Order: sequence, then structure tokens, then C-alpha cells
Amino acid sequence: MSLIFSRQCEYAIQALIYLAKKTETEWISIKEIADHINIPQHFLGKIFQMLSNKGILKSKKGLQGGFCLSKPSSDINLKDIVDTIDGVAYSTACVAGFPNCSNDSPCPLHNSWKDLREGIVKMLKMRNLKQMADEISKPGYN
Amino acid sequence: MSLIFSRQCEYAIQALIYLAKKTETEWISIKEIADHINIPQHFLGKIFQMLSNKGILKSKKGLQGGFCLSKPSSDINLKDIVDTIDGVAYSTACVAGFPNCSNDSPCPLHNSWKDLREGIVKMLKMRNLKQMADEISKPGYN
DNA sequence: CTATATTAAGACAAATTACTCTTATTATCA
DNA sequence: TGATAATAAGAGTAATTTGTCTTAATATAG
Repeated sequence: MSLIFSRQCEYAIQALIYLAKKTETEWISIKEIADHINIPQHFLGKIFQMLSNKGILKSKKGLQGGFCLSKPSSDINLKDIVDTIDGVAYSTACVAGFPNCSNDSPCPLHNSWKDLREGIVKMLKMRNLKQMADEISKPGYN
Repeated sequence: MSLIFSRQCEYAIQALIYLAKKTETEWISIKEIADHINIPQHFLGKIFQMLSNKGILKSKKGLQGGFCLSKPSSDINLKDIVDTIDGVAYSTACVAGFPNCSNDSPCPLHNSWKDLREGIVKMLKMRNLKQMADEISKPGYN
């Protein structure tokens, strides 16, 4: 099997949207998030460490501690998250793994994939956490 | 890290394009293919077993044996290959892994992803092995 | 200021994916 | 028709990803 994003990345997106729904100054614990979106608590801890190291989250230890966004939710887009967790290969590497594929010397899939890939990157840049947190609060969304 | 297709699937695509360049009746050995496209020989063997079981390839044991396409190369498209190796999740599952995401109750990414996904599926259906084998033979392609 | 509960961080284990080695099959040639 | 070499098939191993358990840090209450 294979998907666009790793499991870690999926969890990161879900968790950060949950976080973006909260007030920006509140410290939220991993336990609360993991329980709400139903994912492994300590696995999320590891993911949030990465996001902290890259400056997307701030963390605070001890009682009443937790995590919070380090910037306004409208300043964090999907590409920031995906690039941090999964790296940028999805936006640069050959989709079929041909070793010498490039714009100059394309593989037979290169040009078919080009526009699709650009569409994906564009979308990831467009969508930010604030938008998504707002949407998820609308009726009909989950 | 994470990409659209698994490593197995990338190898399958490359190997089948190589096969499509040959005459349709010839039996080609795994060793020849693996050497040419520079991938692990026995790993390719396993991949070709799957493709044989699903009816995309025919195999023949013993001296002068090997594999060949079970249909004309123009009748095998990328979607056939991807679906066989990686399954169909990429075309149906929620891109961010939200457990209850659907058209009726979409996640905040669902509608942004919808058209992109459909574009990918459409492309995979459009491109067949013959086209790709022809392209790879043109100057400038690899 | 000390004990404790709560939390993040980091070490460890399981599952999956990628890869390699061995065995079984079979066409060919002596 | 039997030995042999080439081949697919399948068993076994390594690496990566996912998930869990343990330890270290710290805010708070007494």
C-alpha cells in the first residue's frame, strides 16, 4: 500500500487542526489531543517534538504544560506541515522513481505528472490551519 | 518520507515499460530487466509474481523462460499496475486519514483534494504501456 | 521547600516494507 | 533420457515505519 502522506503526517495534520481550534495562548496536552482524534498518544508526542524543533509548535513541560502553535494559525499552511514531517521529495522526486528523470530528460510519466504535482503543491500552500479549523466547525464537516 | 507510490510500484512501472519495448511474444528474464533498469533482481521477481497472479503477466519457467505481457501493451494502463501493486486506497481513502471523511461529511481537506485526486486517477487511466514505451524511445527521454 | 501529579522526551518493541538467499522447475544438449 | 544450467518461486533477513513503555522535567499544593 502507499498513500500521499505518511501516517505521521496524517496525524500531524489532524492534531494541528484540533490545536488551531483552541485559543492561541492555551497549552494543550498531547493526551487531550490523542484522545479526541483517537490516535496513539506517544506517537503523537514524537510527531510534536519534530514540529517543535522546526518552530511550528512551542512546548512546555510539567503540570498545566503542553503544546501550542508558535504562530497565528493563519500563518501555518499544509505545506509547512508536510515538508516538516515527510520532507519535500513528493514535490521534486520522479513519481515513478526513474533515476535520471528531469525536465531536460523526462521519463515517460514526467509531463503527465507535472501539472498534477504543481496542483498539489499549490493547494498545500493555499490551505492554512485557520481555514481548516473554521471549516471543521461548520455543520456537515467532521 | 512518503511518496505517491510504493517502491515496488515504481519498480513495476519501470520494468513493465521495459517489457513493453520488446516484441510481444518474446520471453524476457527477470535478470535482464533488473540489470537494465538497475533494481534488485529477486525483489522484481516477487513483484512480477503479483502481476502474474493478477493476469497482467505470463510466466514460463526453465531455460529460455521468463515473463511477457499477457495482453497488448496498449491494453495495460498505469492504473491497472498501481491498483495491483499498491491497492486502490489512494483513489478512495481520505488524504489526511480522517476516519469519517466522505462526500457527505467531508474533512477540511476533502474538497480541496477531490479534483486533484480525480486528475491523478484520470491520468493513470489515460497512460498505457505502449505510449510510454514509445516515448522512452524518443530522443531526449530516458 | 519538598512531595507529587502531570507532562514532554527519549528508549524500546512490533509491524510493515524492502531486499536477499535458497529451492524447485524445466528446456536444452550430450 | 539423464545431467546441467537457466529460470521462476518462495523462504528468510534487513531496514524502515509505526506504535508502546520508561524516564526526566517541572508546575503546583501542602
